[in-house]
Amino acid sequence: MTALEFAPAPSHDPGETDPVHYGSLVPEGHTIHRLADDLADDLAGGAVVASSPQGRFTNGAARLDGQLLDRSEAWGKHLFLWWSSGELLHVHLGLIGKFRRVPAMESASDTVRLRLERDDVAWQLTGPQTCAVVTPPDRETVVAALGPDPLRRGARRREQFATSVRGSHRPLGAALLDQGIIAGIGNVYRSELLFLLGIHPERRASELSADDAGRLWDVTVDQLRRGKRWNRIVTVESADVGRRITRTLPREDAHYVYKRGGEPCRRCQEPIDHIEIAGRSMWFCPTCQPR
DNA sequence: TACATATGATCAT
DNA sequence: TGATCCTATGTAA
Repeated sequence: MTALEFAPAPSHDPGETDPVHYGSLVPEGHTIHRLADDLADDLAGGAVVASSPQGRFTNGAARLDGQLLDRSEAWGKHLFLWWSSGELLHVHLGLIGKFRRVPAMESASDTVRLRLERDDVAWQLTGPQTCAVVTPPDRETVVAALGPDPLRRGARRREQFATSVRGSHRPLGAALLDQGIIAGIGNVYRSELLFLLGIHPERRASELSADDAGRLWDVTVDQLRRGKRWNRIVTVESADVGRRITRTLPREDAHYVYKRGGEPCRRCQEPIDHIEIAGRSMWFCPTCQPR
């Protein structure tokens, strides 16, 4: 078993396990929320040994070394770890960052920016876009720039999202990637969500009815919760893939449209179409998502 | 060995 | 819009 395949913490993994996916995913919001829970489970309650095998975070690691982890929090794609010193660790994984759980026995490669160890478990951070020791006001600044996070509690988030997205004149495909409108959506979910809603990605966000915006929020909450629970993105329903959905569903069967250009729509058999929006690829069904 | 690619975001032009 | 940062993987040469 390699580091990549180290099994997830059982408390958040009630069903079947698919260890291969654990820690191997490029993150959207669901990954970060899952990570926040798993880190707290493993690291809270005792002194944490922090180091920077790569050497690019030596000073930061020294400030965390020996501290207790008070709590762990996700805000969109941002991760904040609160330490007993009152300082915070701010992590953003970006495109290629990974935070992997490995047995403490396992030594770190020289690409590991930060290693957090307690008892027999270590968490190793590689390739992050952001890894910094910050203060609560710094966190406030980051959070203030974010729209509502579908995985966080709070009154009026649904309405806040509806108002905010309907105030945008950009294509919906672009608005969904805007972390200031909704925090945590990435390139997979933006295609999948619009398929689930039957909305063409080029439709202007401002043309969305209040009801549709509310529905979009509800579906997003539902999907991200599922993503967090399974620690992977699976948007399809059993009826549309002709088999029971389990944690071990092959990746190519897990989505309706993402990266399925030219393949038949799982609902109407028409070929899935491809388009570039906000500089990145999107996929959609021209029949199920009329313009 | 080399290159392309990736579920992100920022900064320069 | 394009260049850039960071890492790991799969495919091509």
